Amino acid sequence: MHKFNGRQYPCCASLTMGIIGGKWKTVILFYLMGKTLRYNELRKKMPTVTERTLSLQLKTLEEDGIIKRKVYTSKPPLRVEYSLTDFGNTLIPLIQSIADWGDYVVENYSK
Amino acid sequence: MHKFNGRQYPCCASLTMGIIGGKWKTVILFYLMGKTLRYNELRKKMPTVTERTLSLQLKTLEEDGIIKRKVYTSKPPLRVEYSLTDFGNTLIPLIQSIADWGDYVVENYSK
DNA sequence: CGGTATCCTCTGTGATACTG
DNA sequence: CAGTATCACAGAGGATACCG
Repeated sequence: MHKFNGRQYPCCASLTMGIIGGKWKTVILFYLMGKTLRYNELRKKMPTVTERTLSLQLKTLEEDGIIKRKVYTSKPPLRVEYSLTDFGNTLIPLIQSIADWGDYVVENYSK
Repeated sequence: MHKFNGRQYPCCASLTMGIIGGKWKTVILFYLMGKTLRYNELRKKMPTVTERTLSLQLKTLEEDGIIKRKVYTSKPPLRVEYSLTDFGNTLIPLIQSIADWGDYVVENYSK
């Protein structure tokens, strides 16, 4: 039994899925790999997610220390940038593998 | 937009998660890597999942062509063995990466 | 621009009992 | 042994409107 951020997981694989699982988190991380994006830029890349859900997922990822949120208030309009933390960067090879396997399926098994 | 088994995904990463996502699928696949296990052997390795859920998840994985189900009816008691298909075997490096990252988190960030 | 508030639906999962 | 049937529920996610 493993613990992370107060949650318990029966297996190392389920811990990973508890952090990056769900319908949207890997997609967010996929777009944030090696990049910094504003809220609206993320929205444009993920047109089928609702604002509410995107917002909630970003918050969860931030709470888990995977991404960081930087607010620029110097002058309006408001500007918020999201990027991976050092901890989040350790996920890059994994996210890449997830995306690669998806591509592989699309090319060879899509129907 | 990508398709697999009649389902649609907006991103290659979400396609992967659509197939192996959820609370239990990666755990099942983790235990089936390179092995063949009977239903009850899986249950013993995953004591916190209910029979119903395990059964449903196995069925979904079978429908997606990730695992195969082999029934031995020769003589009672009934014997059902689960193992990865060739397609499922292409997931092994990914499942291993997922488990490895989970281990890494447990060792370095567990709290 | 970058969200929240409110309300709602639906899927995944659980508990328990039962079966070929 | 290897499930299925039935019931129940929480929480993930969606729709829409509104806000600082």
